[in-house]
Order: sequence, then C-alpha cells, then structure tokens
Amino acid sequence: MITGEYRYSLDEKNRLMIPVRVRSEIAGNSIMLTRGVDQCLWLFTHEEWKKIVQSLIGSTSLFQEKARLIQRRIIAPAQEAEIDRSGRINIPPTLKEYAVLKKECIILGIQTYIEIWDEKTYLDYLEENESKFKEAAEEVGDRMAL
Amino acid sequence: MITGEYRYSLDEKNRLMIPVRVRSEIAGNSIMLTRGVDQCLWLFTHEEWKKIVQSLIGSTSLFQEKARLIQRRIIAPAQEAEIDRSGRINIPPTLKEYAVLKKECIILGIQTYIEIWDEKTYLDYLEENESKFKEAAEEVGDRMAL
DNA sequence: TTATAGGTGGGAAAAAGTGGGAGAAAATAG
DNA sequence: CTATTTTCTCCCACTTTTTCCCACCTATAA
Repeated sequence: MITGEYRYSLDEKNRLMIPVRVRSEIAGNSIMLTRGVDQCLWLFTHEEWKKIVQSLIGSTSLFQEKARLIQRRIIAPAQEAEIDRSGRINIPPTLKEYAVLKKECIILGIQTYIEIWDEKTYLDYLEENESKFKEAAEEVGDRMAL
Repeated sequence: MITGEYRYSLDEKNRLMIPVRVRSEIAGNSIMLTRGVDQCLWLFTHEEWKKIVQSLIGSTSLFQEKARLIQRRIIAPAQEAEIDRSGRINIPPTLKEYAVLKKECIILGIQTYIEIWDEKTYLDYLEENESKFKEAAEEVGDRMAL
C-alpha cells in the first residue's frame, strides 16, 4: 500500500523525484501518468491502470457523450513514465501545464495510486475544503465508533 | 488502553519521544502517523489504522468528491514511523509543518490512539473551547448520571 | 551512594536526493 | 539533404538527510 505526503521540487529538466517509500511499493520501473480529477496528476502502476481503463471503458461506448468525455479526460492524456536511476520521472509538458506545476510539488500516496500537486494549489485545496472535510468526518463519526 | 498527557520536546533531528507507558501499550515498534482533525497529528497502531482505512475508504471511490477529500486529508498523509532504540519516532517534515510543531510538544493518549500537539497550540485550543466543552459536558450529564 | 531506568544529544556511516555534464536524438534552418 | 541548435537521456559526483548506535545526564529507589 502506497502512503505518505512528501514535498519534492521539479527541477529545470522537469524531473520529479518519487520518494523511496513510494518507489519500493511500485513493481517495475514504469508507470502511467495522467490528468486527475481536481487540479492534480494521477500516477498508477500498470496493473492499477489496467483496472481503471477496464472499469471506465468496459461498460461504455464511444457513442455516449459522457463516456467520450471520461475517455478524453482521463484515458487519452495518459502517458508512460520511466523511473530513472535516481528515482525520478519526467513530467510531460501538457501534464505539467494541466496541474500548473511550478517548483515545489506535493506527492500523495493514496493506497493504490499517487497524486502529484503543485504545493500552493494543494494547500489552497485543503484550506478551501477544511470545513467540508470536517462535515464528512462528523458523518463518518456518526457511522462508527472510533 | 493508552492514556496520559505528556510533554516532550522535538529535537534538532525531528525526533520525538514516545512515553514508556504509551510505548508499552503498542505491539511491535512501528506505528502509523497522520494528520488529525484539528491542528494535531494522530498516531495509531497498525491494527487500529487498518480499521480506520477500511471504514473510511471501504465503500468509496476515487471518483467521488467526499471520498477524495477524506483520502487526501487523512489516508494519504499517513506514514509509518519506527520507534528507535531510545523510544523515539521521526516526524516527517510535511506533518511537522501541518501541526506547526516547534520544540515543546504535548502527547495525549486517548484510549485507542495518540495525539501530538504543539504545546502552545494545544493550550490555546483548550482555552478557546472551554465554554464549548462545558456545553458538551452538560449534554453528557443529561444523558447519564455520572 | 550506587544501581537502574527513562530521557537527551550527537557522531559516523549509509542512504537518499540534487544538479549538472556529455553524448544521442530530434527538431529546425539553410 | 545537410548543418546547426535544441532537447532529451543517461550517468556520475556531490550534498544533504536519515539511520543507527553509543555515551551521558537525571531522577528515583534500594
């Protein structure tokens, strides 16, 4: 299981470090990188990617508007990324622009996949949603005894 | 059951002591550390953490807004922390910043988990919420005879 | 006072992270 | 089509951080 919140900087060559702890959870050295929901990038292992693709296009058709949208928004932008010897990946220009990555980036391990955020964007997102989060937490609290 | 309120200081290497009484309640020497609700860190045993993750993400998907929020706010920031020979853990930078830990920290044992606060933040929190606490206490009093 | 357990600080080796050079490949201009 | 420039990739070397270990300090109890 991939987990953790890390800060790394994108260098001048658009390389971004993948934290060791995350790397060690990823089998092989090649991953899929795509647009996420919200202003971040998603990063999947090949296995996970296969599952996603299957569940996204498995039951839909190119003759359905919403299906086309999801395909264009999630599936099409996906690119393979190699992890280099020092544990970094290259961020392709279009994806970099989508997530508005500047220098400081946040990498989030979310169990089965990874998110890449621009630091400022991420902090703003959390701040904006803190009250919504607390509501959600209260709801969870109602459902269980923690 | 873990209980107690302790004061320890974070050293220059970002190590924080886990009180012996708390340590002895933890099986193994590794725990999960994450962002808490409110400005503190939460610390769970692996068992407890598993339960939390399960109940938080068990039935949700990365294509649901609230689910993503909870995952980003609680699940993703979680990192494993090893307890060293002297009974200390390392606090990762992003978590340290979130809880605004300076030198003096307060460690709270709350039955099944532990909270880590910056001392000043904790005292302010208690003070600010004293009246809310009294209300809550009244409510509890209505429901039972203590 | 001495022994013991809890707590604190720091050195040294190892691991992780960073930046940059050189050659290959690709793009562009002539 | 070739020559020049730019971009990309691979690799190496340096720096920083982390980890592991040990020594010492302090308080408590024998």
